[in-house]
Amino acid sequence: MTPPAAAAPQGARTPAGQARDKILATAFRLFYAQGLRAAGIDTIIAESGVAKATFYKYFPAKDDLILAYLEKVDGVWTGQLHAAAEAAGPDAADQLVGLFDALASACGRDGYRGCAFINAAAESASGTRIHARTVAHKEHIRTWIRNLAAQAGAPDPDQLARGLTLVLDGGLASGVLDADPAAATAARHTAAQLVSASLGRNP
Amino acid sequence: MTPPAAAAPQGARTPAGQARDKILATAFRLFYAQGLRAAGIDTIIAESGVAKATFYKYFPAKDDLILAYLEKVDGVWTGQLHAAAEAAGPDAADQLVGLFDALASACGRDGYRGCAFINAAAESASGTRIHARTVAHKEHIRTWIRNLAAQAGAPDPDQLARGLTLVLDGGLASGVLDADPAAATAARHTAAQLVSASLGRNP
DNA sequence: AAGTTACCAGACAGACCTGTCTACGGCAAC
DNA sequence: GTTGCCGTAGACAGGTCTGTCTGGTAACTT
Repeated sequence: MTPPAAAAPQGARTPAGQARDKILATAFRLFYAQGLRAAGIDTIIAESGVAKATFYKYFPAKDDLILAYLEKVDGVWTGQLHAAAEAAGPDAADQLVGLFDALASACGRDGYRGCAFINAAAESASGTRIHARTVAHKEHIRTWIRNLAAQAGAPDPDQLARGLTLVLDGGLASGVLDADPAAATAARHTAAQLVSASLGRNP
Repeated sequence: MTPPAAAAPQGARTPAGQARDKILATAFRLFYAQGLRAAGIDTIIAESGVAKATFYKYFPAKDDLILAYLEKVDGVWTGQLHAAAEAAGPDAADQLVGLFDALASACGRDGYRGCAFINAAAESASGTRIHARTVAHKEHIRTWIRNLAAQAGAPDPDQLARGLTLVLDGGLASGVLDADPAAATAARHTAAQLVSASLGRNP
């Protein structure tokens, strides 16, 4: 019955070093969709089409995989945020509002389930590496927004940045409940109000 | 060594019907501190000082306990929100800002770990009862805020309510990262800005 | 006094989860 | 060709989790 070769070779299949990428891609999908604890190692291994030993070679413990996942999410989300800001034009004030388009885009994507970092923090005890990585991520974002606010000439860039990150996090947090596009629209609108109020230009 | 009586009687100890309260109180503490999945039934039972059969009599499944926990959280948090709003005086506009004092209080409490509902939603798949309960909670809050906004004479109460809930959720979501009092202060300040801008009174 | 109710104590089953270990197949460099 | 390296396949151990079941005790009710 089973053909001895051709259909399913036994030995090495993935071109070396590529197994890690497959694992990480699967983990990205499953961790985000189901949560950190709900997605089991066995499932990730099975869906990656990878051997268990290979998995543990690249990621000695589940936490290592989670950290790699968060690193990847950081890169993706930060990139989308920067792209949305730059798409709004050269003016820093416009960029502060335009970055909220990334929220709307994310909200519209299939399988959207809010902020991976907030979700991760909800599942991890404070003091763990996972928790610390999340805090670092949020600080990076806020620092970036504060710089933009300073460029825009806000009298209190820190205050404006705090307000905007609050709105952004609120939009992301509500995303875990329902991917309501109205929330993203409202977030952009609210951000515009805050920027205007802060810069003294009343619309 | 062990005294046969007095210190640790064998049979019924809790005055009937009170076991449920003890279980729920323990669950409240553990679920919030550790998360829904991290807190195991066995631990909750052990820390409640209750028999396993008693537990399963009141809560046939873990989900039932989680739902009861969320119900309790809803009552507590809604109460704190209302109290903070009313403490701000009779004016609806003042109440819209004053309710954010509940956030500051929560933030200052020991063991604060953000919004129990957002954390719960992060751990539960969409479509589950837990997820639905969370969505319902957030809708209740927003409806209440919208009514306040309407009372305050906002031209677009829905928009203002969305903006304020965004800020509130942002403050709560960031609470799972670090209980930074500055976030709560900033949330109140931002809320005041939004209310002022919405009501046309520019400060 | 007898029965019912509400509780405690803990063994047990079955599933799942993480991480280790053995055994084997192809590929490239030496 | 032989020697490592990188990969597959899957058994296995040890732990934890949820949920069930048996047996026994105190108090309240009738």
